[in-house]
Amino acid sequence: MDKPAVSPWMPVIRKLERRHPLSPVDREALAALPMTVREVKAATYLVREGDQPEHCCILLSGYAHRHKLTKEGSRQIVSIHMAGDMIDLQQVLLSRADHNVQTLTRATVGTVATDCLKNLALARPQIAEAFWRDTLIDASIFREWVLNVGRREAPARIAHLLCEFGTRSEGAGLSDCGRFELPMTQEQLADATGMTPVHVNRTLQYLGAQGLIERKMRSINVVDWQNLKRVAGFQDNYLHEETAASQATGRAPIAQPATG
Amino acid sequence: MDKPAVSPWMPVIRKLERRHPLSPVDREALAALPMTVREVKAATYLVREGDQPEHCCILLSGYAHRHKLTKEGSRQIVSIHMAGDMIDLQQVLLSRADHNVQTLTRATVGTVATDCLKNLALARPQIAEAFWRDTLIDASIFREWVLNVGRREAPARIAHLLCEFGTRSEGAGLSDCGRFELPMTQEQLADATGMTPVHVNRTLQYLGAQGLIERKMRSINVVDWQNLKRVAGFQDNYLHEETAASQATGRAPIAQPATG
DNA sequence: CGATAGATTGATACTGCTCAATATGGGTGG
DNA sequence: CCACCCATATTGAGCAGTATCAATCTATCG
Repeated sequence: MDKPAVSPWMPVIRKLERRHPLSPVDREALAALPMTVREVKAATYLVREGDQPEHCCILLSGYAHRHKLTKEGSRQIVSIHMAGDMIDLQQVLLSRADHNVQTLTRATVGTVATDCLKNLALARPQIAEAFWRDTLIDASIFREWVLNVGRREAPARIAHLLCEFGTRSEGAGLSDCGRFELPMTQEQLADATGMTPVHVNRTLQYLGAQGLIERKMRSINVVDWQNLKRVAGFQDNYLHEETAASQATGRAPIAQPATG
Repeated sequence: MDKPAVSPWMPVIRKLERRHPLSPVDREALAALPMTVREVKAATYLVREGDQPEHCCILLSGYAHRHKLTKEGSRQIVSIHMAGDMIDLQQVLLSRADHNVQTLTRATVGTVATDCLKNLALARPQIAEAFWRDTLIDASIFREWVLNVGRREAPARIAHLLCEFGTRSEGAGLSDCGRFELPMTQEQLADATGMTPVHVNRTLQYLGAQGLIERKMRSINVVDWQNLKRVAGFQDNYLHEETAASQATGRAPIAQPATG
């Protein structure tokens, strides 16, 4: 029983519990799963399209992005991940990866056998529920991205990305009083917003000129959250951060026996 | 025990089982859930953003689309649904809807209390797994839509939408030997592809001129699947229709006891 | 102090948008 | 059965937002 003082599972458990509390038993069952931890460089592939991995990656520190490629080779980043994200939960039930995941920064990555996760989910309904909820929220974020890329103009797209990243960093306890560093090059921003790098550059300058953000080197600082959100048309409901909180405050999504 | 000869749950069960077989017990447990069935007109809202519904809609016949709106009022359709789709599975765990669902055609809609579904999932791991898998595949489709809208040009976007719809219709047993009617106006196509209706019109004409599709009235006929797929850059892996089949043929996503 | 990835700038081209008019077709009431 | 109506589809002309291409500049690192 060589259990380390601080389980590497902590960021994951914290994230799952932000949405819905786990029982101590479930928490321990999760933390007891064997996990291999390793450090990887920036730009390391964690998943490749077509893979049939028997292990599931978990991001313990650092950042990563998930992307797909067209046949012509254009890249579209479809999500950004940070500490605590179970990048690969879908490998538990879908055998073949339909996308790539690559680190944005140096990162600490945990690896768990998909079997272990699946068996745990089968054995513990609350864990299964937590995993399912996690997937549902990911799906909600993808929907918002479809909207972002499909129906917003360049400044709003970039602004929205910044708002989402900022909000999620905050939620994950990774931001320093609203201040955060976006670990993405302009080319990556372009791939995340369906733009070109050149246009990203000009759009960032525009947002700067509007007094919404400040940039020095490769770090972006949000100066005026209020107006950045306005420009982005950002509403955080789709992140579903409220779920746990609303239950705690009795905001009553409590179901009634309303069936016939 | 007044069980109807053909349960309204059939299309749902068929869809879930396309991905992974259910045990007879699970099948019956699902079919035993109380469901209210009703007919609705085209353009009926089944879910509205901000709703906290205690019931979950299931599409038993007809078509529907899921969409989001920007603050300025632009619409982005993020998915299309057909018979057998559990439109609202996310309401089981996420209290507040972050999008709208509206019928495209007249439709038959089943309604089930979210509680019933949740309790069933808690009680029956295989059902929970089936629901989770359904959500994972939906998420995969959303990712593909981000790519479609973000990184493909107009003809490819439309072509891709047609390919996806055709493939899914086929899978759901709704298409008549490759022939199908797409129940969408050009305006709706525009909202699904991040384009304008005018440009959709021109793009459809272009695809027609290329000999890929034929149109009469409001129905589209794919003439040349091969080349339509090529233009679309369509690869069906993201639909994960293979999962059940690959397991049946022993394509071995069978996990080994590879943990330490 | 080069080497190199990334950022920035300018000039130009083009895809797709806007606006506005016209056509079509299917349904409806008289 | 016809005239009308409405939503939808189609067309044209001009414009706008982004893309493309090609330099140049700037950090950062060995």
